[in-house]
Amino acid sequence: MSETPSRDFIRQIIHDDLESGKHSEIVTRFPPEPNGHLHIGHVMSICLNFGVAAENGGRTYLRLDDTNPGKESKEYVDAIKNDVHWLGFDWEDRLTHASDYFGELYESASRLIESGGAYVDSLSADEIREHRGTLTEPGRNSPYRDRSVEENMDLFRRMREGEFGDGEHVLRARIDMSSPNMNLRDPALYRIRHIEHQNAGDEWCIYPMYDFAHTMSDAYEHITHSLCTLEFEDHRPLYDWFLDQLEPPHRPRQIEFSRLNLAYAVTSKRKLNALVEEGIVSGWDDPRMPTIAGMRRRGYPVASLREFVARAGVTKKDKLIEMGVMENCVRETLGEQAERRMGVLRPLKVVLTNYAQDQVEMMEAMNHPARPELGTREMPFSRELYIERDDFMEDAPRKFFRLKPGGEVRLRFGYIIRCDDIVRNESGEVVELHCSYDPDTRSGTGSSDRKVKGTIHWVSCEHAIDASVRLYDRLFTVVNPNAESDFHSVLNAQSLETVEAKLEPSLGELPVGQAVQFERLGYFCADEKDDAPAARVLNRIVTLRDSWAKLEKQAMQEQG
RNA sequence: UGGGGCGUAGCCAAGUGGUAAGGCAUCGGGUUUUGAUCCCGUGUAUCGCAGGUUCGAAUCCUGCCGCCCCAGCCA
Repeated sequence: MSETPSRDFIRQIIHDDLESGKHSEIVTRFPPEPNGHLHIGHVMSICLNFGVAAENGGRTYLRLDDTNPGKESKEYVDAIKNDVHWLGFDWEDRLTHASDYFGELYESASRLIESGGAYVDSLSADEIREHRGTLTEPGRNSPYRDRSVEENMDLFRRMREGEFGDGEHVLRARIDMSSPNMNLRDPALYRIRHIEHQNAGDEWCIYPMYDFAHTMSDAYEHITHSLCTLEFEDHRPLYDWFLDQLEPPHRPRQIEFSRLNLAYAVTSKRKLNALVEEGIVSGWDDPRMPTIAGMRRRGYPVASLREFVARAGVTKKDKLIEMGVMENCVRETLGEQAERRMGVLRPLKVVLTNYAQDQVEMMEAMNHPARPELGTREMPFSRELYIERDDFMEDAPRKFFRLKPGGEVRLRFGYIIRCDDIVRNESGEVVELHCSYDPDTRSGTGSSDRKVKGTIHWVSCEHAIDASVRLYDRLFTVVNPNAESDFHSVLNAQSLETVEAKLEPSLGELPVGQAVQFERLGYFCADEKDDAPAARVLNRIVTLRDSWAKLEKQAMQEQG
């Protein structure tokens, strides 16, 4: 009866550590650098770090890894806090910065110097690179590698005092220039940067490097499990080296897992930034962006994002997850939550020739077919309506059970109508349909149980409200744009289409932040930036599954 | 051609010597006033390949192949 849920390897390690008594409390951290916006890959890390701690009654720090001033800024810090919060995670009083520990870090570095574990190098950056060797050749020791402890201490102190210019000296760990692991070839620990820091101000002109700052910050915060992505795997020997040398009272353990890649999307900071800078998208929060801000603005519910990363799993295998998995997660949560409405994206006018000129009937429509407690609303029905252009086809195949010449279709929550005439413009395009309705088929009256195969959505012309609706598609045309040398060649030119839609009147009050389903079309929400009461702007979050579109596509392919 | 990591169905993923879970997708079928939802059913997976150990291997051993990461005073 007690089926043991299969745990991912990290949760298994944590479970074992708790059971063996190695740890009595789990402490994790999510450590983004505030130099860019968070994206879907970070969602994975956030859910893992906060999730694993919460599941075990532990704690999680939100730590801004701000050791490289000049690249980092307060705006990013604020955006990151906002994003993590939106995802539903609470760091309580555990918002920290690597820069909060600059003092401790300086002390730790000094101790390292005293014990001979670090030295001040005065080679230039280029010279250091030359000395580093290559993947297959060992590096060479710097001529400054054997300075005395006293000299190193003096130099390091003076570096801090601001006596030297940027790049004049650097503090390096003294490990092994011939190590096959490049990270162990005397990595830099501190560099001189006469630049203001977004959090520490102008207190410092030397700043610690990632490996040192990150390891020690983990130790200072008593992090038990330091979870990071695979590319840091060969940094772990260095991580452990710092801990061995400095022997902090709490010893964290670094564990690596694979990043989550989303098909048809890029997540590298450089590429995301280029999309914004080059104006290919409207900003970091463009609804096509895989950033948290973008997905939020697009209308993806938090629950769907969490479900998505849960489905992706935690392993060490590189993964490229299909866009469909994300979309299905969104459909699942919205399908249950979102109220139903009607909207016509590409309107085609229909005149009901046998319907009284100024008659208006109020049709009762369910807000959710599976949740009657969500109630109903009324939709005005009149002689002139809009239907979806796609719901009419002149030369329809037999499988097309929507409106066709002489054919019948049910108007959802309305009447059954028959298409009698087609009105065309000078160039022959269909601009209007003349139809007749069957008065005995009013929805819900039960006066006629006549059935027709198709049901389509509609909106009353006179009562409809106008809206610009943005239809989004993937930003790239290839499944893994990350692998492309130049992503510009694989951009999807059709990733955004804006249509002027006609919506049922109740949509005039749709609040920003609330998603609705347009029946038969998909899920939509008001755009948090561009929507205005007088000029509604909606985003299509995701389409509904569309088996007709699939059939059409197959038919097209069969025809060649 | 140095080091580290990874290879189970289209995409994820369990499995840790006893004869391949599950999810998503796919493909059938049923219900349906959303071609949605829902419900049923559906997979010859050479467990990267080749050897070996064993009564028995996805699991252990050896060799090979493929993919990813590392030569920032970035993180």
